[in-house]
Amino acid sequence: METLKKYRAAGGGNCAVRNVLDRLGDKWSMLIIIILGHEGTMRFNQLHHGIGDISQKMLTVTLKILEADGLVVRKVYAEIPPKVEYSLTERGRSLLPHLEGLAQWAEANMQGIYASREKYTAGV
Amino acid sequence: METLKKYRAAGGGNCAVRNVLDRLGDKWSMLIIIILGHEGTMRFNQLHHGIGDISQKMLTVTLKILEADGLVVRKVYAEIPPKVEYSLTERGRSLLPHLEGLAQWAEANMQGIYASREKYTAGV
DNA sequence: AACAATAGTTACTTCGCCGTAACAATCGAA
DNA sequence: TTCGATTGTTACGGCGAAGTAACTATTGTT
Repeated sequence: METLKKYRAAGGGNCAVRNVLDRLGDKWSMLIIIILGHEGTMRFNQLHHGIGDISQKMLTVTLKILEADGLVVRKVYAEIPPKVEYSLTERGRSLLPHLEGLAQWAEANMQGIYASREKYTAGV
Repeated sequence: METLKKYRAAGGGNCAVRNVLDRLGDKWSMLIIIILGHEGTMRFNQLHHGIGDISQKMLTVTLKILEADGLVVRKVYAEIPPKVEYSLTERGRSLLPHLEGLAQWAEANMQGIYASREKYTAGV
């Protein structure tokens, strides 16, 4: 009961770990962190057009959250037209290997998972 | 542009990796996998009462999804009252270290993240 | 004078995750 | 015969995440 105890001691639903992980569970955070981790520094429209299927609104919202959590730095250049560059902070870079580990696991296992899903729905 | 190319080549929003990871991003999957990973085998009510703040419905739904993805095995005993045991599959166990890595990262960084959030909201 | 480029913001709407509460099935026990 | 134990299922509804489209701001360009 070690894990359960820890979880309940941490306040169950108010568990701080979950509070942190919940943010990463949204639709775009992980992808943006991984991309920024690989590309280094990117401008807003570079991310926007690069990802392609993210809306302008969700990109700003997600970047704002990542910035608030100290995972991404936003560097504004006082130019017209505007120029803003995004990159990972040290904290963001420390998260990167974990997300890549997850992504690699998903890539390695998605075949089997798809097979399981089909088998499961077929059996029901 | 390596990551972006891969992402777009994989179909952007239909990216298989994301399809797999989206499931883990829900409210309960990660927690259940981690708990099952530590406890080994648990019955339905053991999980239910243990977690405490999960509804009966969400526990069944989440377990069903994890079972469909081949991450959890469900073992039914032909008894009255019913007895069902849940445990991780080999695939589920292979995911465990990645989730624990994430959880440990979150635990190690939540202080700093909270500080960043406060600083950020104060600055706006 | 209108337009292009960049980086957003805002209002409106839709979608689906999740919670709540009641119900289902089955047998033994009081 | 009603209750309790265990593992669910179902109907209903709220709320927040996310999409769409229009609008803003600023300056140089045509």
